[in-house]
Amino acid sequence: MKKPKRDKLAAAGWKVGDITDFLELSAEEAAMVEIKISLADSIRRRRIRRKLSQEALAKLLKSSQSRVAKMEAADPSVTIDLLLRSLLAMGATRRDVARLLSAKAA
Amino acid sequence: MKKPKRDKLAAAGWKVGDITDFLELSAEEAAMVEIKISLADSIRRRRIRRKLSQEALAKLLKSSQSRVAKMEAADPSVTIDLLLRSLLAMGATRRDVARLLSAKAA
DNA sequence: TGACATAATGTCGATACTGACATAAAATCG
DNA sequence: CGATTTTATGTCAGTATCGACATTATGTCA
Repeated sequence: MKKPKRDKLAAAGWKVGDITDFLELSAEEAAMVEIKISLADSIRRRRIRRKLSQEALAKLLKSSQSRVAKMEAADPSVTIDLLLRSLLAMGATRRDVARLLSAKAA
Repeated sequence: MKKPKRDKLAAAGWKVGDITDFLELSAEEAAMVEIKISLADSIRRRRIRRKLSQEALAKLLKSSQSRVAKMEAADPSVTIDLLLRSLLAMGATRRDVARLLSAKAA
């Protein structure tokens, strides 16, 4: 939003900062979710390729079946840190992750 | 570690599982730290390029100067989630992040 | 040099994420 | 179909991370 327009809206009583922030937050959060989904899908694909059950993978990761399920579902309670750490533990490299991110959709 | 050697060590009373796990965890954690540092550096570079103080950036991110300092220092108390979210909020794209990851060092 | 801006470090209460457990829902296979 | 395995969902106590604040260290400039 350009400054002149913003000033006008502000003068009209809009809480411009809040609105702008809201929109930016959405875009940024959307990107975060997209990234999460990409990582989550990659985990599932790698698990399937290795013919592991969620239970077996959980053991490998020293986690639990339910958390693996949530990882693969990109559940809000799962961080990107955990997804990344899991992928790396499954043998993915930095470069593999980079490829995931440059690829648009899953 | 190859299986025969592992069996020997196990027979000698080593807690092989623990050692192996420790080593694997190290490699994976090292990769995590590397990634963190790359993201942290990128944040600092972008901030400097925009001629922002940590304080100013903190305001933009709705965070605090001290946390920005910790982000740029890749402090253990900072998650990759936070670094990523911050980068995206500063206008970085998925692809930008991918490039950071495929590049070896900072 | 000293005054002032910027950055680093330590701490803390509030909140978010974790593995684990229980259980329900789906899938797989005779 | 039922039996068994696998996956999904809800919950929770323990821990990690968050923004904020206070303080210290490091510039920077006249």
